[in-house]
Amino acid sequence: MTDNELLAELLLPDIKHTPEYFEEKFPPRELKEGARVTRVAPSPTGYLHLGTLFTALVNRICATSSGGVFYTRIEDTDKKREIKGGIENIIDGLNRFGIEIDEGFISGNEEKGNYGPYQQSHRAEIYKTYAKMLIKKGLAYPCFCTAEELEEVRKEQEKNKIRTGYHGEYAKHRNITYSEAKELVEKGLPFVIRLRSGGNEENRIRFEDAIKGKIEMPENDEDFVLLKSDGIPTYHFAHAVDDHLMRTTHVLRGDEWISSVPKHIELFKVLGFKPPKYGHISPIMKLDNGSKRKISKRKDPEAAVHFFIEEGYEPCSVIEYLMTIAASDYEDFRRAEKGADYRTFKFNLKRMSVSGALFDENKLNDVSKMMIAAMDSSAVYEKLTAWAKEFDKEYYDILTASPEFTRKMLAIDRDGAKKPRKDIAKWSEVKDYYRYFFNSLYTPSFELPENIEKQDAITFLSEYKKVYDENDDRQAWFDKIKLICPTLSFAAETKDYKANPEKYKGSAGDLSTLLRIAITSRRNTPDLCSIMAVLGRDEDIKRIDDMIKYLSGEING
RNA sequence: GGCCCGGUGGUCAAGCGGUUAAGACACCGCCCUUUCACGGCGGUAACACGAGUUCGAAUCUCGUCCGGGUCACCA
Repeated sequence: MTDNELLAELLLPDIKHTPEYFEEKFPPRELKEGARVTRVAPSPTGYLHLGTLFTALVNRICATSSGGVFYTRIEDTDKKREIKGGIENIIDGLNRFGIEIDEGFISGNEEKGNYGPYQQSHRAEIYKTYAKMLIKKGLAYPCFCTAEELEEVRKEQEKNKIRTGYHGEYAKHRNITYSEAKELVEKGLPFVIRLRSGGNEENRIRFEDAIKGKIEMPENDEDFVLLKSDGIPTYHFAHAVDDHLMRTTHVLRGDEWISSVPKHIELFKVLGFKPPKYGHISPIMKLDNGSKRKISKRKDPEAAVHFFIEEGYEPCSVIEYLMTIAASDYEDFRRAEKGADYRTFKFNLKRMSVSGALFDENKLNDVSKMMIAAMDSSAVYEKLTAWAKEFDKEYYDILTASPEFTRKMLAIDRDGAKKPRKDIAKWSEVKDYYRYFFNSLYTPSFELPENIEKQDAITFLSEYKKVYDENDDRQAWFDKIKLICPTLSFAAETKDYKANPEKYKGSAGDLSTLLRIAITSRRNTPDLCSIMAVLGRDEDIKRIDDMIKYLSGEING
């Protein structure tokens, strides 16, 4: 045995397999030409982050539009940061947003597919097998430095303005001999396995990023860690081994990884793997004190995708919005194919933004209103009540106390409307928006339009009350308002008013506003005639009376 | 600080050497209208700056400035 072989046995004595074993166990996938294999590889350190959802979506659509495979892999190599239920949080989140998972973790405790396990903590043997191979070949070695030692070296380097890191002459153990290592191991000293880098900082490496285009960087020359002292791989090593063995074709990940590409390229080379195509996704940003920054878990509630659920955004709205950020030609697709499933969109990585987009709530709202406007009242009823059940129990009880009433309310300007209202962006705003439908939520607050005097208002309301008929259709309903106009010097026809504004106090529109205020305390609502029909005669009359009383009281009191 | 990447209206974003510099959101106005909406039409508003190259630059080159990312036994 050579010294390297002895070293490998010394360091990883329990590893019996060779890389060939795994190569055979996980053969190349049989997919049609051009099919892409992508993945999202979250670490279970918390809730599902907006950025993770975005990355998953991009990987998903990229696989879908090429007829490929999208899988999930759990990167739980940092047990310190791991949280209980972390896997569920993320996978359930993806499921909730309709991201279909072909392979890997499909729920918190279920995985499927032939390339598993899909959880790094369960792949220790695989990583060690490859690490052992590297050691045998002299491409990796043990390092016994303590955190303190490394810290000292780093300080020294900083002081001398030398590039920090474990490289060149600073790679203390790079030339360790078998006997030296044996002695330290036998003393029980913990060690990590480092790559013996063959790179040179003076050399440049070039690669074509599928999103960002040509990139050039100095070659890696750092003897970075492959296996941590607990035997668990670092991200870099796990990435190379896993993405090769799982036969990933495209690694689309956050662009914070771009600076590690030289490391990854070197790893694939020494391991004898064909590197995947890389695509680095720009982060979603947020405006903070006038400057852009990556949306952050700690500071921004909207970083957690759960925030959107709580707010009552439909998952499909969030996805739709994310798609507009993901592909600059997505909105063209949407205009051309109004009702089409976003999955049929022909996604092209080249159409992704190279710099990070600011999260735009206005745009999300707009997209969301469009999605909800496309639903019929029963869909809206289902989704609204499901949301309320989870996040606003009081409202849920109100909504479901009389489902028929609620459905009628939601059907206004929606069912059968050629152009449904685009007024609801998220479920949490419905309660206030439709407050006047429920007496338990509604407190009238009357405010007269500027151009209507109190006495006129009282006269109008009183007159209207006399002629109001709950069975009137829209035409008849409005005619009655118009009929009262002349007696108050209001124009029945908008055209007349516009032609001679000085002749009138206002138009039928203004009196309609007054009626609207009497009924709803708002100046804009869906079709008033329908609202009054849903509320019913008794309630309508009562509300009109209330306003009359209120106005009289003001005059007399 | 080193290394990467990027700067087109308030936001997203087309553009690839010759354009009146698209479009979407937001904002404003008008029109339509039987109220409120929807919709239609229109408007305000941009090539970070400075040098080059060129007949011609938002597009190519260099520099400056600004922004972002990254420099762990974290991912």
